[in-house]
Amino acid sequence: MAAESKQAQILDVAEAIVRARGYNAFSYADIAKEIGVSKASLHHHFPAKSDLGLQLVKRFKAMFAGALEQIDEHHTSSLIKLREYARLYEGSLQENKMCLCGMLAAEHETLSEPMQAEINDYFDGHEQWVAKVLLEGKETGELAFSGDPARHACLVVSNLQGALMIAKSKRSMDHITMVASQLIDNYRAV
Amino acid sequence: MAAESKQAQILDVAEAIVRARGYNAFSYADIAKEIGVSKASLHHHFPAKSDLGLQLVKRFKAMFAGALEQIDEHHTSSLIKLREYARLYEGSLQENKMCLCGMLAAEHETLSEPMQAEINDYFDGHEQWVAKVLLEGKETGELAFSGDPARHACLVVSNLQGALMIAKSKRSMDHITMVASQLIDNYRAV
DNA sequence: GTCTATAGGCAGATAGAC
DNA sequence: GTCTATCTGCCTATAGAC
Repeated sequence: MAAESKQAQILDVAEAIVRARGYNAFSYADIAKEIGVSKASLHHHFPAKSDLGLQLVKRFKAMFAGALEQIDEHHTSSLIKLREYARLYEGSLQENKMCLCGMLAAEHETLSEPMQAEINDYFDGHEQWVAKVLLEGKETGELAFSGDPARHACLVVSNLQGALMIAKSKRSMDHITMVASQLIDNYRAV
Repeated sequence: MAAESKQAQILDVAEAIVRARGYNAFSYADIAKEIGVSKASLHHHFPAKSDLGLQLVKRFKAMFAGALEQIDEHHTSSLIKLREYARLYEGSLQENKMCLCGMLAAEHETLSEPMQAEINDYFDGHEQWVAKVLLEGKETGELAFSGDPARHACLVVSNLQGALMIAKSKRSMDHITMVASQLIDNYRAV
């Protein structure tokens, strides 16, 4: 396994804390303690907390974009693509973590302008990807729904984010699994 | 108009801040400044921040329970009940505010155990109410869906909470309106 | 119930040695 | 790149006078 850069290591720890507790409930001291380094050292890599936060979102966006590409490469069925998409959220809850951007969306007003912009862009990207999958599925007859795919895409993304948030509160895998399967069932052509 | 008690006044201001910025991004100083009173005075009414937080959730739950009762009293149509329910979320966004418990759900891990319990109870109550409406609607033939009403109720609540969160980030009334109307359309019998 | 004053701690951030 | 030491400011909370 390749040695991980210090920057990546810091981002890993920070991401885990933010996804569990939120941006406003973590400090450099938390990261320093976790990876055994001084707070000052962290400031060398990320001068301000907002710098760290911005890199956190950018990395998460890139990671998720990669995951969506993987889905596109490995599957042709629109129904399975949707299921794989939902599975990403279920995987998140298995670690008892929110989606990074879902968590940050709640705290949106308290974040720097660049972070706010990246978060909004993240959701736009998701909605576009889901809209594309829905449209494909409708054209092949695999999926069935009435109305604009873009509208339904917003619904799908909102639904999974909300379900993840509530499921995490309840610490209930059942909740997210149930909502995700019911949601996708609604789009399956009979 | 009846004079409002100091306690209620404090809760009003606190609720507004939490719904906008989150529990971990507000302080007694914020409230003190807003209503022109000292921090120490606030501690007289609510000794600890967690006391204030708990009262905040309890009051919000009661308020929402009242709103659901109002819907039950004034409407018989299940479809309209669902629409009125969704309208509560749209009203929230008009003030650019999250649902209090939606916001706190994101920060769930950082909260006191009593607050956590109240929040989970809040969501259970919503899901039960929506499940009841869905079941009624199915029996009268006004609503149509396949599967367990309780499952769909979880989906509806998750969907609206997630949509509210994302719409608030985007500052887009369109987003919540679109998702809410599409969601309810999915349950309307043709 | 309200205030001033203050405790004690932690936050984000910087200086400067190694 | 890492450290220790430190700054400044805000946090929650309390003591005690009025």
